[in-house]
Amino acid sequence: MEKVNNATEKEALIREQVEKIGVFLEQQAKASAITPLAGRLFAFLILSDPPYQNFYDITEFLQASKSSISTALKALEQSGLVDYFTFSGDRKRYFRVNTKKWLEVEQMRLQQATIALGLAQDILEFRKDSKHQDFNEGVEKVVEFYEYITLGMQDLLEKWKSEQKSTK
Amino acid sequence: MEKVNNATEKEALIREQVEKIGVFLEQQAKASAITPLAGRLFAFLILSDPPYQNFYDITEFLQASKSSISTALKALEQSGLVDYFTFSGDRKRYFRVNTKKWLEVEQMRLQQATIALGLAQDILEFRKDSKHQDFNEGVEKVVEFYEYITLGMQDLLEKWKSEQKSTK
DNA sequence: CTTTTGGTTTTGCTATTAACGAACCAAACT
DNA sequence: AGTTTGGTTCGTTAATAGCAAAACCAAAAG
Repeated sequence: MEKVNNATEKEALIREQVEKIGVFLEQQAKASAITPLAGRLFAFLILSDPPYQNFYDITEFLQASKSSISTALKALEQSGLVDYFTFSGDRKRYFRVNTKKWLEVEQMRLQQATIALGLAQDILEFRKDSKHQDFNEGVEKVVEFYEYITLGMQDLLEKWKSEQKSTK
Repeated sequence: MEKVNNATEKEALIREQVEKIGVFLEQQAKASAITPLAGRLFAFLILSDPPYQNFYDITEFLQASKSSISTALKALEQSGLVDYFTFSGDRKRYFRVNTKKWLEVEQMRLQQATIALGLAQDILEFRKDSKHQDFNEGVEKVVEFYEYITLGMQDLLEKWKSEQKSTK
């Protein structure tokens, strides 16, 4: 009776963790949620000369509908990767890649490892009473690796930032 | 006439680059191609005690069909994250997370930045004759960032590896 | 005030994907 | 040989994603 309660309790705990880790892996896969068209749009803007293009030029180059371009632009604008400006006396918007935000977005992505570290630590904690310590050692190596990487990465990012400030 | 040829030639070049970068961003989004079920399967195996489970137990816990589990297992096996073994005198396979491969896969993922660096360098090279040097400077910052990070990362990885050897 | 321009929003279609059920198969047991 | 066990493979189906057509809208131009 006691045993059964413990077992179902344990299972509920596992289900909770499974959900959490499962969602993380699922998200990780989709990550930036960039569609094929948005990808090509970004590529077009980053390569084009001048590095800003209006709505019509974009539809022409990518041979896509207005609605699709509008949607793709909206997505890229929301992520900050793309913004626009206008010339006075010209109603058209000119869209361009915001290279500063691009940099920020990339920096953010590198922080992803921190989340993975947290999960790995949770896993190890979860397994601590298991008698399969050989397996746990494997998990521990992963935790150590993430620790090493996140710390090193944090360090790299800070150094780079301060380097930028001093040479500005 | 000359001008027209140059223009169309340039456009073809852009199309080529757009395709390349577009595909990269698209891939990056999908990355590991892990399905929701595969994610939960991995999570279950990494949390379960003992850290190996047979086919039936997996279907029971995840409440999924045999075919779905079989497919998810195949995907995880192909990536190397999961493998199996048998006990002699027991026909069932016991599936488990291969923590060593997990580590390797994570290390590989960190190398992704190298590809991005290559692309960013190509972009800068592609833009070198543009008169919009202010924009190009923004791209250059991104290139420098990737350079800094890939080098630092390479360094981190090597240090970690040699550290592992010495403490083994 | 009506028309045009430069987009956006809504709605619907199509292709892809995730998961399933059923049939199937090889190995082991009877 | 026939049956059971432990899966795999092959269509199908349901959900989702990506794109487009059409209707819409605000601001500027006529």
